[in-house]
Amino acid sequence: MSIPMPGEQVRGSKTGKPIMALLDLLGRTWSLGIIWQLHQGSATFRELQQRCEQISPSLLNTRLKELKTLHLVDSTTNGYQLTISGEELFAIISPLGEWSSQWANQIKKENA
Amino acid sequence: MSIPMPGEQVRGSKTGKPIMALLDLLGRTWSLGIIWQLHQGSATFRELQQRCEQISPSLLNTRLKELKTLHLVDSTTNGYQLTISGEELFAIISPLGEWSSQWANQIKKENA
DNA sequence: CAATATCGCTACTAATATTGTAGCATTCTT
DNA sequence: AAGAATGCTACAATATTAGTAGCGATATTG
Repeated sequence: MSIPMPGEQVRGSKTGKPIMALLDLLGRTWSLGIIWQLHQGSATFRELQQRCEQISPSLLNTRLKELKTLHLVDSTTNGYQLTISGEELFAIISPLGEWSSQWANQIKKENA
Repeated sequence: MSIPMPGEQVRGSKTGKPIMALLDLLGRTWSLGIIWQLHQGSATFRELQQRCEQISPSLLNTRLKELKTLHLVDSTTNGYQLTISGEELFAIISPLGEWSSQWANQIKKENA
């Protein structure tokens, strides 16, 4: 799958709008999960694999390449870590953690 | 693909944590896009298909079923629309719109 | 310094998800 | 009543993800 560069056509959208590239990226399996986990702290390849509950190395590597190309993650002597942009992105989505708990309760209630 | 119910195992995670269910859901093709588009206003099935740049009806229907089951979207006489929870979720992710523009500029700059 | 272990990652196949097209049944429009 | 539009299903083609094995390189141990 090609990397969703803002400015170019991406999966599901021909407009080139940055938001569409971002939604394409985040809509790929494990993209959000990797960002979520890396915010816990930098990690080597195999550590990250474990944090992501045994994601397959091939997919992990594919996603890391995408995230590196898009400057959200980089690879240092300490392993992989979020870039400044990556942290900004995390900061935006971070309220999802708490929100998802309330949402879960509501679903339980409404289905009861 | 089974619907990622908070509290149950989901794709990529066995913990049952609500955030993992949410990340699974949002990590499916077009989930985020549908939420994004529906925030522009309610839409009939075919309208929504057009807003999502010709997403296939089979996938649109699959996603809508998931989103309805999880109480993020519902279907009214005016067509599909975000529920209160759906709007809350949109409110959290909505800063991604503006952020993605800056991000796009930065990528352009760093690759120049 | 040789043996062993760990690491980052690639290769490959099987399983699963998405796309794309056709079209059916039902409801609107005229 | 005939035609058009709508919501949606069916199904085959294609693309993505999961899962496993393991290679070459570096680090660790004896």
